[in-house]
Amino acid sequence: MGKQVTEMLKGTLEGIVLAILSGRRAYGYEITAWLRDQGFSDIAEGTVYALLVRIEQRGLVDVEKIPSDKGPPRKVYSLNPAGRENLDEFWRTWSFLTERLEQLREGGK
Amino acid sequence: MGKQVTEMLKGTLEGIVLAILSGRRAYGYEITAWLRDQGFSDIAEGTVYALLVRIEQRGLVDVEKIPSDKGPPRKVYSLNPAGRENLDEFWRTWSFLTERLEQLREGGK
DNA sequence: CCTCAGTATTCAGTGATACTATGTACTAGT
DNA sequence: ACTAGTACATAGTATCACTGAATACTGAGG
Repeated sequence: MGKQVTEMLKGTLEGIVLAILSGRRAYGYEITAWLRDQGFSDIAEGTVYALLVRIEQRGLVDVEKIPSDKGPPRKVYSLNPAGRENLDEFWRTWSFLTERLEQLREGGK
Repeated sequence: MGKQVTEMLKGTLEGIVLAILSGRRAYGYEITAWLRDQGFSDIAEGTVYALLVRIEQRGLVDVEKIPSDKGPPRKVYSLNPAGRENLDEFWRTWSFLTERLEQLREGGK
């Protein structure tokens, strides 16, 4: 990807991960793979793990350690009520931004 | 606003300013005022000026110093071809992000 | 004349976030 | 034993927006 995406992801990636977790529980490796699949071609694994640690410490997710038949145990994350509220707030902020930018895009033509 | 917007603005604010400048030339104070008008309630002045210095150094804008009848001279910025190309690239990146997020929003309901 | 409000720019220091690069650990297949 | 794939963790770096303050110019009111 480019440096531009990198900067634009700041603040957004957290929302993306929360949104993923709102649909189903998931673990880090899985989330990283999914993101790559979606075209976020070079999101570093470290980035996702660091982010997961952050949102866990802020109490937005519940964690369960589940043994895997392939490699070390997985840390499975699921969104809790606090996380759900945070996600709602994220969507509100996102909507605000998109509206402003859509206006700008129209006007700039 | 909140900390959430602050982080989400990273990488986006630059595009916003470029988009503004694609419509008309403008100077820092004016841009800040416009942003506040649009609901970016507490964007710090320092932020905009720092951003303008950055995009000037990267050669995306042309600058002209114009005396003001009210206060010190204004630095009026206008988008040059390199800036216009950068703006196009910004819109492409932005579209990519919005598409992914729109999908997630649908799926998460 | 002097101070204050409004206009306009600049800069040093801080905090949050994503990236790079590397290391650890577990399992299965050769 | 070695390798590849799975899975997690972390130290160090860069970028970007914010805070807070300083500087500079003009016109109005006391």
